[in-house]
Amino acid sequence: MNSKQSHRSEETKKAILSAAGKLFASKGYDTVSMREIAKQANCSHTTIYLYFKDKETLLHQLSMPSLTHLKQKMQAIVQLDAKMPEDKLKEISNQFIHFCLNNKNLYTIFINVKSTRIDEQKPKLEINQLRLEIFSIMKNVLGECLSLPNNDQLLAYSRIFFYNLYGILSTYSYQHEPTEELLERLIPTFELSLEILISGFKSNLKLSEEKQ
Amino acid sequence: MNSKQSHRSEETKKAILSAAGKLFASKGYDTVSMREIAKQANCSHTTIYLYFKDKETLLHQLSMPSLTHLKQKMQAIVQLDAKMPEDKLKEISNQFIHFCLNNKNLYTIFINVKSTRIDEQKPKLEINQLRLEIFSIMKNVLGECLSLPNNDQLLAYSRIFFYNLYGILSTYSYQHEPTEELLERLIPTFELSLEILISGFKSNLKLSEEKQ
Amino acid sequence: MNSKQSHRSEETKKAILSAAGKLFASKGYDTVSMREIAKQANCSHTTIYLYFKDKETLLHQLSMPSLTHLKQKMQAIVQLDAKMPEDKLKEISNQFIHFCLNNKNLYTIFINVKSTRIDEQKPKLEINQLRLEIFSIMKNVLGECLSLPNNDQLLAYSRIFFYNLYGILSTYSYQHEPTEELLERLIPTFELSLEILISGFKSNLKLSEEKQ
Amino acid sequence: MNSKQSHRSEETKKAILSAAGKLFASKGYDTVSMREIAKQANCSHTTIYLYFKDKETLLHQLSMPSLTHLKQKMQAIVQLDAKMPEDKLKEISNQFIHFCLNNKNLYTIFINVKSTRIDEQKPKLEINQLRLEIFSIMKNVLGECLSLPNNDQLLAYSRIFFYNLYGILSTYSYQHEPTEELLERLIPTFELSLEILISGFKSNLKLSEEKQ
DNA sequence: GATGAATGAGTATTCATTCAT
DNA sequence: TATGAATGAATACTCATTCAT
Repeated sequence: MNSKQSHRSEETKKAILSAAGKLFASKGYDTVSMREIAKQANCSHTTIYLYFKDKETLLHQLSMPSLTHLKQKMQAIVQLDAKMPEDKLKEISNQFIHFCLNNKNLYTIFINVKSTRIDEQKPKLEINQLRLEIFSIMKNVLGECLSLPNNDQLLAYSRIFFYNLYGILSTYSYQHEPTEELLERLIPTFELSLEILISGFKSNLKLSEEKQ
Repeated sequence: MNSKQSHRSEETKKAILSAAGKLFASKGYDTVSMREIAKQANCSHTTIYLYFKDKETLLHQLSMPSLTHLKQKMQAIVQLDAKMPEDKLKEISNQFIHFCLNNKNLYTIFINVKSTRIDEQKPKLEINQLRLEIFSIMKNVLGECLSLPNNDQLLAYSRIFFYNLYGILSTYSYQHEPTEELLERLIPTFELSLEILISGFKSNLKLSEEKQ
Repeated sequence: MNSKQSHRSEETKKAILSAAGKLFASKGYDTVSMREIAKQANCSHTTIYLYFKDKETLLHQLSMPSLTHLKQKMQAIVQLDAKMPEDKLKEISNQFIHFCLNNKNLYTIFINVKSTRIDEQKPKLEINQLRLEIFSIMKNVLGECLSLPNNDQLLAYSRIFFYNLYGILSTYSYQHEPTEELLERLIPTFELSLEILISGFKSNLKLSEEKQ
Repeated sequence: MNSKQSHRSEETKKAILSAAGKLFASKGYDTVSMREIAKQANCSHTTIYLYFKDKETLLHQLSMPSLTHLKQKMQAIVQLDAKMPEDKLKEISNQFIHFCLNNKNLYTIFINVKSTRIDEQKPKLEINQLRLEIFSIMKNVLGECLSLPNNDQLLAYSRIFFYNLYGILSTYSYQHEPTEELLERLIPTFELSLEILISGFKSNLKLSEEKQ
């Protein structure tokens, strides 16, 4: 008796999340309207408010699980002792790129720290927390690669590392090409960029050691 | 007489472009309304439609001259024989970053190739042309730096070079911090990233030469 | 068994009434939503419709008992033989003011005879009945004060007496000040107004007697 | 050429004001929607925003002229030297009642001091100013009637005087009876109430003088 | 060449209410 | 008896655009 209803409810919620996910991803958070989402989810736009307090809340409920998932994947890779640091770095970066291209909407959230209003910023904080953690994971692996402790230099290097990733993403995430094809096309350049950065870091490191 | 009228008309058009330019730059394309532009340009909002079919068209017509200006500046730098290639690269990159942060709206156009509807894609093509030229300038200077001819390897390197720039831009262009402050904060990391990339390119180059 | 069920049902109904009463009183009829009432009453919002056709009906069913209570209180005061008529009048007026400020919503109902749609005006009639009874009680006490029989002159006087009360209420019932504070501030003026009215009535009475 | 357009514009503005006036008066500010007003005014709801920044602004632009008019009428009456103070008081009170019953919407504004948000309270302040001036006019005339200087006692008396007026208004302003009929019915009671209040004030004044 | 008037489509959100269970 | 799911209508307000002049 109850189960039928609650099943339906869950279906609706999923439909909404999936619709919102697709739309946000393809058109961007701001451009998508609640009515549009509702139409795509085959329900009334008021129904959305039954499940999500807000457009923003909807976006965040949409983001958190997949970001968490990404983080876990990354951590798993990091913990594989058999792997070389550079391979780990390559792989987690790959995961990151994959993820972002598959979740174009989230990627924007992920990068935009912007406009954090003071009041009721709880959900934003959670996301921010995740961002920092993911950033931290990559920074640590980069540290391993370069045998660098967690200092300012490592911080500067990982920022540059991230710029590279973001640059790739922001260049390609608006393309309408199917993600998998896109990735295939991207990967060689992307791997090359990793190698170049790492050797760049290494020479810069040597240089700065010599100076001291 | 005709000339007087057409002169006035030119003036109005310029006023609109200038107003739109300022507003788009400071507040972003989406946030600015046609009425706002009209007010700033000291004309009626309907007048805008006399000169520009669309808000979008206005944006595109607006982008062209300023991108052209940027291109010219870059070319001028390139032609200074006195300068070392690496310094040229640093300076034109600096120009580019400056320009993009000062024209946040254009930056998005510049990067987004997106959503090309079939009809009336002419202006988009023009912009694309400029993009390619600017990209080409940087590629050439990078070629000079690395003593590389215009081959696939240089292409790959310059893509990576661009990713770095885009990454910086996409990370910071949504921040509401005043541009000048932002730049001051950014420049050290930015210059560091250039050095790292260049030495990265160089080692990678050596490596690939050794392989052959 | 039936009794157990109907008992529970009674309880729910009471809970709803009590919740609605509190909320209407503190926030006003329009501002309170059915869901809010349901939450406060610990039931689903649909349950409310089991007992009350309408939000409006709920309000009316809610008004009756508390108005009845007010009436009973007033009657009790009237029947205290020890008290002087003027003191009785003062006290019942006080009760009335208290009640109305504490039930801002009911106060509006109480005063508004308005918009009587033809269908289903029964509850409104009941309220009207009560209004008249309360009005009648005050009129009678006023009659005692002035030693006037129940004639047209007394009717006119009591209308004026009521205007004074309504005037106070309509002036202050929209203020957001906490009721008790408000009352404290109001009472001196209110008591003064009673004295003035009564002596006004008395002189007017003398005057009209002289004329005859 | 211009005149035809500007004529049309003025017509539209008038239509909106008139529609809003009627609707606010009959149903109350909160209950009336912008779309409703637009329909009544035979224009699109967006057109309203061409002429009035806000629903609130619309209300205020609607109120100011008629309140100002009321004030002027009152002042004119006050300045008639031939009239006895009591007659002046009677007449300006009459004007006030007339006005309020004819502008049921404004009357509510006039009485409700409520919810003055800090930001952009300019229009409210103007109204408040007028309220105080009108109140002040009546207070002064009352002072003349009672030969009282402008002291606390006069203040208390005029408050009571106002309660009486408000009481009448709040009792009858929701009735759907046509205003003129209503007034005819009301006037005798209203005049009686004035007489009673004045003689009440006088005896109370004597009483308080004796005490000293 | 230029503009004021006007509008339809759109925004997020809230609410009282109904329906199926 | 009771309830979760669902919805249509409504809210104030904004915007790019068009039409008549």
